[in-house]
Amino acid sequence: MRESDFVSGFARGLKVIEAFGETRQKLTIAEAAKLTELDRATVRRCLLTLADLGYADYDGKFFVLTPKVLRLGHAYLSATPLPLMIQPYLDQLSEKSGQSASASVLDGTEVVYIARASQKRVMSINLSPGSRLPAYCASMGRVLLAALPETEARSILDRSELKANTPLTKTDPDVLMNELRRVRAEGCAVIDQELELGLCSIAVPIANDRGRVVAAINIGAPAAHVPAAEMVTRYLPLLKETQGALRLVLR
Amino acid sequence: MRESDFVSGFARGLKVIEAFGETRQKLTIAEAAKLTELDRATVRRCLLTLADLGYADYDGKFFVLTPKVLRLGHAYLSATPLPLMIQPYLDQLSEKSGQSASASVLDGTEVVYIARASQKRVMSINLSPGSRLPAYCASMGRVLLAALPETEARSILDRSELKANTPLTKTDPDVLMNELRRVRAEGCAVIDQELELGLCSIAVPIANDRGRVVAAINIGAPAAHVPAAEMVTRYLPLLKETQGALRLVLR
DNA sequence: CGACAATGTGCGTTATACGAACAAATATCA
DNA sequence: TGATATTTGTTCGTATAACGCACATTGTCG
Repeated sequence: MRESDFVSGFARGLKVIEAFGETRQKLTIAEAAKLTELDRATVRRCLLTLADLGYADYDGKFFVLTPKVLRLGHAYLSATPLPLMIQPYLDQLSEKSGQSASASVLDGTEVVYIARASQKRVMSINLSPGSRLPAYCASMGRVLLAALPETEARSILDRSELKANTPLTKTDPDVLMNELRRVRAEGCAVIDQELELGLCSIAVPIANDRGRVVAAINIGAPAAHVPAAEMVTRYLPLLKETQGALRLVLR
Repeated sequence: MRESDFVSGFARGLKVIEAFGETRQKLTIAEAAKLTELDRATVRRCLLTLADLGYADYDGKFFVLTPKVLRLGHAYLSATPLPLMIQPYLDQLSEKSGQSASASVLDGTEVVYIARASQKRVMSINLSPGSRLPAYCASMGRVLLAALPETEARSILDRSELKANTPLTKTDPDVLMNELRRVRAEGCAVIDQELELGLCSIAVPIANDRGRVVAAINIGAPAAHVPAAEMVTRYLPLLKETQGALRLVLR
C-alpha cells in the first residue's frame, strides 16, 4: 500500500471513535484530544462530524455515542461465518454443561467475545458478543496466546497492562510465558479466579480443517459450584467433543 | 455547526464502513463504490486505510472486516448506563417467564438490541446486543414507533422496506399506523409470527422518571408453546411489573 | 474576582485527497 | 483460446479540505 492511498483524516476520525474505549459513555473535546494525542481543533471537528451524522449526541460539552454507532462494526458479528457457525455448538455445550459457554478471538492484547450461550448469569460483567477481556488473565486468552509463536505471545504480554484483578492474578511475564507453555502442552487453560473472584473457566482452542487456530471456546462456572480442581474432569471432555466437531466444519 | 467543522473525508470513510451492513462479510471496491455512491478511487483509499489500520483484511480482491472493527462503538453497549441498568431486570424477567427477554432502542427504521437474557434459543437468528430488526414488524419496534408523534412514525414507516417476512406480516402503511394507534392505546404490542414463523413476542415501552420513552422490553416465545392469544394474559403482568420497576431507576 | 481550564473561532497555509482518465489485470463467455 | 466486459491499479493536475496555531470567549473553582 502506498502512502498516497492512506486517508489520514479518516484514520484520525477512527482514532477519535476508539477514544471512547469500553468504559467511557461520554467524552469532552479536551479528554478526547488527550486520549488521541491529536490537535484539539482536529478532534473537535471529528466529534462534530460524528454528531452531525447521528453517531453521537452533543450537549454543548459532552459527546455521547448513540445506537447508530453500532452500525460500524456489527457486520463483523452478524455477517462473519465464524460466530454464526459456532453459536449452535455453544448452545449445546451450555445445555450439556449447565454453565455458560463462549467463543472469542484475539484482537491485540484482548480477547473479543464473538458468541455466547448462557444459562444464568453469574459474572458481574455482561459478556455479550463484542465484549472484551484482557487475554493474559482469561482462559480463552491463554489458549489463543499459547497457539502463537512464543516471540509473538511475549510481545503481546509486553504490550499488556498486567494488572492484578484479584490476589490470584498472575502478572509476571515470565510466569505467564511458562503458563502458556503448559497450556500448549495440555491443550487447555484453566483460570482460577484470576479475572474475578468467584469465577473459574476452562478453555480450549478451536482449529479449522487446516489446523489453524481461529478461535477459543470456554465454559465458565462459579468457583463455589465447581472448584478449579474439578473443571478439567467435569468439562474438558465436553469441550474436546465440541472442539472436534467444530474442526470438521470450519474452514 | 458550521460547514467548516465537518470533516467530509471522515464522513465518507464511515459511509464505506456502513456499506458492509449486517449481511456482508466482505466487499470488493466496486461493490462498495456502488453501495456508497462514492467515487471508486475514493472508496478504494478508504478501504485500504481500514486494511492498513487493521480493521479489515485485503486479499487483493475482497476486504473482510476483522474483530478490531468491534472497537468502533462498542462503548455504546459497554459504557452507556441504559443497557447495564436494564440487564439485571431482563435476567429476572427471563427467569420468571421461562422465555427470552430483551431490550432495544430505535435507530432509524430499525430496533437495535441493547440487552438480552435468554434461556434456550428458539429463533433462527441470534439476537445479541448490537443486532437489529426492522421496527415495523418487531414487537419492540411497534411500541417504540407508537411512542413517537404520528407524523414521525409515519415518516419512518415510509422509509422502511415493508417486506412480508411471513404470510402474516403486515406491510400496508395505513394498516400499520392503525396498529400503532392500538398499541399506544393498549400500552403493549404483540407480534404473532410476523417476523418469523413460529415466533411470538410481546413488548412494552420503558419510560424514564420523566415519562420519556427510552427503550422497549419484550418477552419472546415459540408460537407452539404460547399461542399469541395467551401472550397478554401470561406475560403482560410480568412486563408491566418490570416496566414499573425500571421507571423508578432510569433518568 | 482572579486564576485556570476548556471551548470557540479565524485564517494562513499547504498538504490532503479528490476524481477523471488511462493502463493493467481479472473474470466471463462463446 | 480469444474477445469482451468488468474490475482494479495508477497517475497527476488541481482545488479545496482541513490542519493547527494563536487568540478570544466561556465556564469552573477557590
